[in-house]
Formats: sequence, C-alpha cells, structure tokens
Amino acid sequence: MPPQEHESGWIDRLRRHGDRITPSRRAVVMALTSSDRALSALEILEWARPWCPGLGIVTVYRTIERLQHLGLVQRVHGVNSCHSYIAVSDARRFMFLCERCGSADALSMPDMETMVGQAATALGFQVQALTFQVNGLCRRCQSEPAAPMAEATAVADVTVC
Amino acid sequence: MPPQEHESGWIDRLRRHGDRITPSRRAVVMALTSSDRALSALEILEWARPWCPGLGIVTVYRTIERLQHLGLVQRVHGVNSCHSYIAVSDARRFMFLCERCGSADALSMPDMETMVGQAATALGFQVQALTFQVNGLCRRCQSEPAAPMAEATAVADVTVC
DNA sequence: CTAGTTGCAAAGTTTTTGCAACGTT
DNA sequence: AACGTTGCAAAAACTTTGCAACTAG
Repeated sequence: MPPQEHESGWIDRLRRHGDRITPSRRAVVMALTSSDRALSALEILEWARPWCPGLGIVTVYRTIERLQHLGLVQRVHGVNSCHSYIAVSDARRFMFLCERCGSADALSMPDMETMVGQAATALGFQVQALTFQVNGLCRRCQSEPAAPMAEATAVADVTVC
Repeated sequence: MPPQEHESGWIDRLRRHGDRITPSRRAVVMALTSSDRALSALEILEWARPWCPGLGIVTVYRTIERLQHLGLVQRVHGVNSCHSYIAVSDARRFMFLCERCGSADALSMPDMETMVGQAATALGFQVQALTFQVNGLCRRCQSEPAAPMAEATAVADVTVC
C-alpha cells in the first residue's frame, strides 16, 4: 500500500551490499517498488523501459535474482504461469492474488505465522522460504465481464538511462 | 503416507469422467500415487517408464493436466524450479518441502483453513486455489553433508505397456 | 468401428550463458 | 584504473502444437 517509498531503501540496500547502482537497476527497482501487483520478467521490462530504453531482459533477470537474494522481492505463483515477482513486505506475507487483474491483496496474519513457526519447530524443519497464496478472483473482477489485466501503463517521459 | 492406495481410485475417477484408461495413463498415475514427494514432468517420465517403456514426455504433460483438472494432483513450487506435482490430499494441504531431498512433510491445520476462509469472505475473494508451502530443509537433510536427491528408483521389471 | 489417445517431430516460450564493450566507484 | 555490469546473440531448458497411427471401449 505504501507508494514507492521502498525505492531509495532498496537502492541503499544494494549499495551497502556492494552492488553497483546503475540506471538499469534503478529502473527495475522502480518498476517493482511502484507496482502493487506481481510482475513477470517481461512485464518488468515493459514497465522499466520508459526509464531506461536500452534495458534488456537479461538484466531484468539478473537484477531480480539479486533483489530476491536480498529478500526485497519474492516470487509469486499464478494458477497458470508461475514466475512473477512482487516486493516483499510483512504485511504482504499472505496474499490473495487475483487471476484476472493481478491485484495482490495483502493480509497480515500473525497467528498464522506463529502456527507455522511452531509446526516447523516440531518437525525440526529449517525454514528457507514461505509461500502462502490464495489464488482466485478479487471482489471487483467477479462481477466484471471482460478481462482487463493491468497493462504496462504508459508512464512518464522521464529517462534515467 | 498411505501407499499407492490412491491408484485404483484415480483410475476410477478418470473413467467416470469419460477419460480412457491407457497403459500410459496407468503408468503416470502409478508414479504420482506411489511417490511421497513432488515430481517434475521429467521425473514422472523416469518413474513411469519402467512400466510403460514407450511413454513420452508429451503424454506425461497431458495426463498431468487432466489429473490436475480432476483435483487429484496439485502443483508444488520449489525455491528454484517450480513445476513439480504431487497427489492432492487434505492432510497435505500444508506442506513442508525439503529443497534437498524433495520430501513433502504433510501437516493438516484446520484452524488455518478456517482463518483463510474467514479472510477470503471478508475480502469478498473467490478462492480458486490455495498454495501453502514452507520450503527449506527437513531434519534429516540438515545434518547430511552431500546432496542425495531421490533418484528415479530402479523399479520392478513389471511392464503394463 | 469411432472417437479419444499416443508419441514423434517441430515450433513456442522462458531462462541462462558467453563475451566484448561499458560505466560505477 | 579496476572490476562489476550490460546487452546482444546463442544456447539451453521447458512446454505446447500438429499430425498420422493406434487403441480402448
């Protein structure tokens, strides 16, 4: 829900981690921090291109990998097609993903976290990643007839690259 | 945890649904019902080949699709590489997936189901699929040094195909 | 016999790798 | 200046499609 406030934080995080801050990375970070829904690699490319026209898909993949490694971005799985990415946030640990419009409704469930922790301990399981998703249709999309699907909004004419 | 008791049930289910029971399908069903871990399409092929030497990957994909449609099989997402499949079972709705050996420890958490249901209702969200997974290392694999990874166990010399 | 099913080969997608040029620090 | 980073082209991995032959019912 917070807008793109993440952005500078992510950049700092990358820098502190020893990664260089390039226009390409800025653009990818911008795309991911300003989207409220999960984006595929291709979508990230489209979102980021306006800010960095030369950007290539390879760099998108490589940047996603780094951001994932830093715990800033997480994978999201659709019913068909896995492999979309969204900013990690505690509030968004549990997601209701709309298959139609792509929206990701957040929900924080502290009790659930506790239960998972207890279960893991009981099993002696070392947790690396947690995926909790409910896929389906959000309230709005249940009534709508056609299929919208947030398109790569034609964004500003600013260029960082 | 139950052995391959599913098998005949799945076959019946397919038949009732109007699908034909072929040796290829039997073999894929056998692989999925007798494995206690999630298998990729390729792994299913390997597991099933001993029972049906001519089996091709295309048929594996097509059979998976049908089984998914009937709600007998569900997708499972690894940290790297999504796209493995495992038998659906209520007990296994919540899974602890070992990234090392692939084991899927089941855990039924009725309370959690309730919470999800309530949350969905509150959001007006129409649930289509539910993914709850904890990826990490199971107790055994935490201590072991090398990487085993259940291999396509050389199985019986029986052939149905 | 008929319509669903199969496996091959080929086309499509998506992701990774090799590498010389480039840009951040 | 040094070394991480980039984007292209190509390779690799993974899925789907077209189609003639096959077979379960």
